[in-house]
Amino acid sequence: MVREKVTVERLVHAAADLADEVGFDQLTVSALARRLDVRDASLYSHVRNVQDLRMRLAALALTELADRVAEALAGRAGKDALVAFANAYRDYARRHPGRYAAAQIEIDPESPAGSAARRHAELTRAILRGYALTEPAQTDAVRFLHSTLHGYVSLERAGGFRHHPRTADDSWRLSLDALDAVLTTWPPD
Amino acid sequence: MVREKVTVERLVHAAADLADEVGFDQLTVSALARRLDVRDASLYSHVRNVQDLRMRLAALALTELADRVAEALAGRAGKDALVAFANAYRDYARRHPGRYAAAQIEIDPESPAGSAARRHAELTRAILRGYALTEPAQTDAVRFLHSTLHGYVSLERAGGFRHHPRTADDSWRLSLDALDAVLTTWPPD
DNA sequence: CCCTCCTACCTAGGACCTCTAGGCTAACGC
DNA sequence: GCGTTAGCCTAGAGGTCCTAGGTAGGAGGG
Repeated sequence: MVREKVTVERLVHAAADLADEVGFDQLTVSALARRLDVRDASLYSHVRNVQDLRMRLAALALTELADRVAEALAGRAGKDALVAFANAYRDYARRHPGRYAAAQIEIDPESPAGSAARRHAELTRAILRGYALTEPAQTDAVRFLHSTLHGYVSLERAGGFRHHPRTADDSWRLSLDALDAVLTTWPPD
Repeated sequence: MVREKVTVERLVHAAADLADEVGFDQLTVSALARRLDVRDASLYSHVRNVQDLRMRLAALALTELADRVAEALAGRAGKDALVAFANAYRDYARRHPGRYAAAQIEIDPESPAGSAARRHAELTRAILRGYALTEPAQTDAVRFLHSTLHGYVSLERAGGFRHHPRTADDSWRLSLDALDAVLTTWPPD
């Protein structure tokens, strides 16, 4: 009976699932080793250390997120594209909280995770093609958009919208309307 | 020569300073004990466990943040109040990254930290008095505002705006203009 | 077919962290 | 003086990160 061998790919996917279950900051080498049924020391021949593991997880998450966003954006433009992008983004964050948290860590642009991050950033910029913006207004608008989306899903995840009758879904729809309106008239007076 | 005795207040303030220096998630009981020149076990007569320490730090941070915001808001209204509020918020997050991170953890509404959180939430709502909103539009607007501010300072802190010539300060000013514009015409069509 | 190398795993162990149990001492109220 | 309390201590169990050094089994070359 041969146990399935550990490869870096299997290891990082297992880490991603574990992070989604217990939280990104609860992701430990020991817990991952337990799940893979090996000793913790054995994992250090696949990853250099915990930081390396987290970085690889970040690369995985950024790649997956960019894939979903690209799919959501296909064939759409204008507000339609904005809403599809935002929903894909929020959906990923809700379904995969551990992966989403991993995607937020500081990234070395030179690393593989850096190129996944750049791809994601370019997709975000693609949305703004429907709003006809030139630099530096485009950069400002991307930052505003990214801030609002990231802030919303972070606060929602942290439970900030729970102690109130108004549902998070309803406020989300209004927020997307607001984003469309503000991008349409960008730059603001 | 008697060493200054540890009280819960001194302990939590030292924890806050330590968290600002090394990061909220690097805040450990051991490191705090070293800084206070006592054994780590001694601190467990002041706080129940690490979670308790973090919660007390969150309460401190929320109280401080609410104080600064209240001061910034005094005597201002409309866009003036919005800008003062946002700048106080961002300034606190930049000066006190550890405390700011502490303020984001999930809070039990029944705890002391919960009342500090409520006070902060009420101050945020106070800004919207200048924009004449009624429920549920007011809740949607508060969530939108909070999302954008929190998202911006989080991404800025994580280094997301560093690899680009456009400064984070310039985009920030534009973002505040955009927030004012969107709140002025809330609810968005 | 045998030898060598490499890969994926192992044990052992040091350093650090969390937290409990149990005990000492000094100050304070009666 | 005496008990209580507050604040500190040591000892130690158990978890985590990581290094050092070693073993089994498969791949490839002679």
